[in-house]
Amino acid sequence: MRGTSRTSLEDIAKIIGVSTATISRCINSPHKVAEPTRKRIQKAVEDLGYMPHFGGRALARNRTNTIGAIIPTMDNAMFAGGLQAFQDVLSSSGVTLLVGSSNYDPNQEFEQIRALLSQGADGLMLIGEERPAKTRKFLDQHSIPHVLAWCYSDASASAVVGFDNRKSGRAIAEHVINQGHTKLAVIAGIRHGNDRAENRVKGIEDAIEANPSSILLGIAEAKYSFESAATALEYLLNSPTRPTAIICGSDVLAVGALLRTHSLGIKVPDELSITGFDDITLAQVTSPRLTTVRIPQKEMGRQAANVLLNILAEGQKPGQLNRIELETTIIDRGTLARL
Amino acid sequence: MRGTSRTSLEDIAKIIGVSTATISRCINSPHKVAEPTRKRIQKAVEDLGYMPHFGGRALARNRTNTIGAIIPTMDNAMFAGGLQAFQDVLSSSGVTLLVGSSNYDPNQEFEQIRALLSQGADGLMLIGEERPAKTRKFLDQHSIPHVLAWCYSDASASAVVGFDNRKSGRAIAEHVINQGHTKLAVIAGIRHGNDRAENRVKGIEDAIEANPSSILLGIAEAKYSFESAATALEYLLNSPTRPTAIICGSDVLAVGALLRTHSLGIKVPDELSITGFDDITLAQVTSPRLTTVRIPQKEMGRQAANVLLNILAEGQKPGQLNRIELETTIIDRGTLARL
DNA sequence: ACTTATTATGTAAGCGCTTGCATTTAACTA
DNA sequence: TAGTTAAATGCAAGCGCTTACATAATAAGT
Repeated sequence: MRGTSRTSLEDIAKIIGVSTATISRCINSPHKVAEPTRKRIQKAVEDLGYMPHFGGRALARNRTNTIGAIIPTMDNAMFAGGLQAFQDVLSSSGVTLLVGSSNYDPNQEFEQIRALLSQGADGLMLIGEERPAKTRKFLDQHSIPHVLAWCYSDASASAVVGFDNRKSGRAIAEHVINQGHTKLAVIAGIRHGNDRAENRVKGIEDAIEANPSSILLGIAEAKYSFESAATALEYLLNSPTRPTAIICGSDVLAVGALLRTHSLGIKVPDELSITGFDDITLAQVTSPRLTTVRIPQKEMGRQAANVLLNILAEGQKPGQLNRIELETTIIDRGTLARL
Repeated sequence: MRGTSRTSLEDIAKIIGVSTATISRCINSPHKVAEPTRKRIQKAVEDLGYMPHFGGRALARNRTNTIGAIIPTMDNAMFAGGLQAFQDVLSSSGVTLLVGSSNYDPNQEFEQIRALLSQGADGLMLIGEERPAKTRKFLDQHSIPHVLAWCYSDASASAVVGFDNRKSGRAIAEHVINQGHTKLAVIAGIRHGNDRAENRVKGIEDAIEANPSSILLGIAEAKYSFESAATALEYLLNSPTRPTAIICGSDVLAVGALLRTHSLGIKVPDELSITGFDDITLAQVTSPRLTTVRIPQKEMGRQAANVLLNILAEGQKPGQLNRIELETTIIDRGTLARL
């Protein structure tokens, strides 16, 4: 029950005595309207604080200039930077961004997709590759323009802008091994339904396989919370042979583990090395500061936006621009010891 | 240029041989439709992956079941938690949330407000009280249902769910003073156009005025970045008499300052005390962990959602439920010394 | 069997906007 | 001055949906 009903084109039309068509044109392509009329219309629009009705417009144009993004969570900084960059590019193209979050739950993601599309999103940005057949079918059936971010694979049928989680997982593990560590353990995010978490671990395993001197003592899965990572750490520490380095699937996990080492009186990195993944703000703040893998958040956001805008503008040509791989870099700070 | 044009009610209607009205009813109030018809319709809807067109619906109903929130930034965790809670409540009422961010810029906020409303938002959640007359007039003129969060004042004409920044500023300052500090300094956020930052400082000043033994050696404003806070710290440290405690307007600022003390070789809290504000994740992670003011983020988000839903449901009664004050609490950790 | 509720469906008007086409008006040309 | 062209505006259809109202089908009451 909205108070005053909104002012419509028709209202303005009556007031200044022109047709709604003219006003519409004045708003959308001012040059098609004669100077004096334009002035009058613009004044009226300004005075009345007129806003075009989105629904009406969407109906008439059959597009909304809106695109949607669904991220797993807003709760930590993981996606914020990328999203911000995404948004910036979009809004400088006059496109509005709708954001939904899925709580890492494929069903919620599906619902959000429906919701956003139903809201009129012309296209979508999604995180990661893996999703249920149902979801994929849906995207396909409606041929929804979309781009995947935070992941990269040559296989993907969709446009994708991101980095290869497996490769990066391998890189950090090799880096650890190169520092002389042989007894490794992993704290991973929940892998089920999360290809990023999954692939990072695979990469780590790749590295270990390739370096026979090194051995993987254990993998513990943890939710993205300090507490849960801390528990995982203790679990790993209790294995018969103690690892010298713990590779974590995200900074949140690494920090959770690190915090627990403090209370356990374990010296990092002297007695135990810990690495993170993502390079969020948190990583710069701990003592010692966290050695981690930096992912090109901003860049991903920006490029993803461009790719999507492109697709929207030109239609779904299976062009080559729709697949962009970015690189991650290892940031050496203080939690990885050279043995 | 969307590939396949979307399926419409009419399409389904043709396929199963009923009128669009029936289908519409079947979707919106299933009980009004006879069992067998309903089944058939539901199947078709499912099979075709039909989604109602938002625009059409908005037009016909004159409401969208969508509400908008505009926060200053997505970039740090400041608002994420509250927003998440806000979203949770909304979606359990079948309302979609649209999020915009303003970069702490009143003009961008205004544009976002227009954008969200134009998108059909039935109501808004905004952060803080202070905004240009233009914006206030706009909200008023269109009688936009809205709720303000992250602030509280009895004076506000709008619905408001939050805490009194001034009171909280005073509380933390008094706490510092009670620990025996007399030489204080402040690192504040940019106060211009930001009543939260402004009021926190005012509160601190209140406390100092009320305790004549204490003295305010300086106030430095800083953007919400580590770097900028670090610079502010050095500036304050260079004053002729050195403060024993620095009260910061936010955790980001406090952490930025704290980090600089590390590189400066200043021992916190032995040589210098630092307090934060907000109690974001960051605060638990530094060494020593940050003494700060916890704000009831989740609670604010939840209540703000309820208030807004209420207003939307019942119209703008100037009832008393529209003004909720929550309390902040001081979290004592390791950066405040007892002198 | 015949009226009277009740329930299920269809009809059609409109929500506010855009846009192809028709019309008017103004500006030139010859 | 009549004839042609270009520019500015109006007309009206239609985008997909909801909903009051009308109608048809069914069940209930006498």
